[in-house]
Amino acid sequence: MARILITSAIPYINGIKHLGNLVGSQLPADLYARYMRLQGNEVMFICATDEHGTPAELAAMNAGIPVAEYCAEMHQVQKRLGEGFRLSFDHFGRSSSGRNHQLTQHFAGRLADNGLIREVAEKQVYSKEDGRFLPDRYIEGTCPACGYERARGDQCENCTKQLDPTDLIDARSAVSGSADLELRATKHLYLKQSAFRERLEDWIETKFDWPVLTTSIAKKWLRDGDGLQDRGITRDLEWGIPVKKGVEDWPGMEGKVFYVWFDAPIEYIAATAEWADANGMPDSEWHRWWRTDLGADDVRYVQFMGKDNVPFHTLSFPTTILGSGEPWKLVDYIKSFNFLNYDGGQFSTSGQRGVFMDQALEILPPDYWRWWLLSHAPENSDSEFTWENFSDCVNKELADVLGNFVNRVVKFGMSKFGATVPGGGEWQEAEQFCAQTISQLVGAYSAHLDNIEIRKAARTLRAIWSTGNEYLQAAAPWSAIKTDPERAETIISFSLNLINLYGRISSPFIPDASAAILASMRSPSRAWPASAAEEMKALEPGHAYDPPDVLFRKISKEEVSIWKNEFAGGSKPDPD
RNA sequence: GGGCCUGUAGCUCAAUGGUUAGAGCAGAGCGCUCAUAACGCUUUGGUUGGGGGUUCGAGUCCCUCCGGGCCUACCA
Repeated sequence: MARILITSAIPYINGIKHLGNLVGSQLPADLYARYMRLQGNEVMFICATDEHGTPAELAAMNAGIPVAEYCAEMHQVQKRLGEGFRLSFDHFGRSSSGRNHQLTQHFAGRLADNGLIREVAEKQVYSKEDGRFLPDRYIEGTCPACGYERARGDQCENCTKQLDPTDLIDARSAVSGSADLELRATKHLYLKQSAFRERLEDWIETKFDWPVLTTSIAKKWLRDGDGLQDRGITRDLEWGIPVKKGVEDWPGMEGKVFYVWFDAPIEYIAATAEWADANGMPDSEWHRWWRTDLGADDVRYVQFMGKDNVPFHTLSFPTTILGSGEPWKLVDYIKSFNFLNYDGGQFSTSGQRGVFMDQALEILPPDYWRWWLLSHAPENSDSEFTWENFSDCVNKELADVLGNFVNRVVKFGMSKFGATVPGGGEWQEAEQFCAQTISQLVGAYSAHLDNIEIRKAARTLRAIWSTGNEYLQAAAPWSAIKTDPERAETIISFSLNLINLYGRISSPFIPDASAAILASMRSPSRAWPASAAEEMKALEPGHAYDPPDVLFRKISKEEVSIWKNEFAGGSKPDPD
């Protein structure tokens, strides 16, 4: 038994996430957590909401409520949606928690003590009407290169030219539209990532088994131009973690908060502490996951995230961890994902284009989405959601291959032998062959899951389901029952055990259907099968079961056409 | 501009430099009748984006061109 620490990139508090966000971190992390638990490992699966930063403040302002209140509400919404998708977090924390305040300030203090923080005086755009400093992309104006009138302060979307906010003609606040802007002096703390360039590079170089996506992004940042740059870790905002050196004030930094990307990864640790607090446990319980001097030396730590988060997890956060000089657990494996597109374009939050987590659950149960999203996880390149592909996969793979197999076996068994597993005789060639095939496939499935090769695992699981139909067709109990009832008993007994096995191994992908199968089979165990062949005899003759309802309904062509239209969204471009 | 990823059957995707490039879906044919008209078997379908090169051998490595995507450090 191993100990596995799993974190999913923490979703930003600003609004409900779309299916692309879901499949980029939380869902695959859940798949892995569920599998590792089934294997009998001790798992700590952590996620949280990422609550700080300018967009949160603006969203609260638009909603007309205080930002703390806004975040508390949205946290509850995201938590409920996570539960709706059966994300099995051990704790779903908040980056605004007291624990994270404490830890973030602690890390900053340690980094300062170790000479890894420097102060930088700079000038930034301040909007008098908004009463706030504006990040570059929140300043709009006319592009000096192409004349596009809605260019942003960091880049012109029209001609892709990199810009500085001062380059813009007729610059104005993207928040209020006010042109009353000025360059105002301010001071910020920078994390000296550059001091860790070599050490990080040596570390990344040893990770030959990480996805190319992860290492290539990290190397690009390490080697591009003058190499890894120092990064500002404070902001002039109201909402956030006040800048402190441990528990001490930080002279000159009054009124400032830490940058969201400094405190967000620390929340992985803080959320584990929140978990201990919520369960009335002492600190030693979360220390044993995070402190290698306090029991975490045998922990394997795996992170899941979209590609946009890779630099922070391969460079900034490791600098924070290593720079602290304390024995915190460093990540062992980073699984990163490309993006999911929607029907020929991008998902768009502002344009409401695509399917969002709340909408998805309103129209279909979570297993349907989990199955499609995971079996199409954008592991090697961006992938694309289309309603046709989605409904084809659900109808064929879930309803026909798996659902119908369960249904045909149970209906036949019920009508001939009642709601108990029949006896029958010895296995014949068909059973031997099927058991052997299943055994091989389960081995391959397990190996894919160990390696976090999600699409391959899904494909293999599908083959395992399909093997049941092949077996049943060859064994043909509906013929045997007429001449050799005992033979029919053997076949149904074997098939019911196959169903039971499916319930056991499918749960990482489709937890609800798996639970329904296991409940109806009154399955004696939920653990991962030690031997697939032995497993085929787990339900003994005379074992009673309850016929399950139809596991998956089909999606009609009419629904596809309705939904396709409903979720097409407007034409508004997405600033995200 | 720079970097990385990507382009394989109508669609979604596989193929440590090594037989004749494979699966699933869709299409076609046959079979079966237990089942959500479900299942099984067989089968059609390819100049691996174009061109050049290295090699005994290239989907795979190199160069170049074309298309798609992401990142490019003050969104997160």
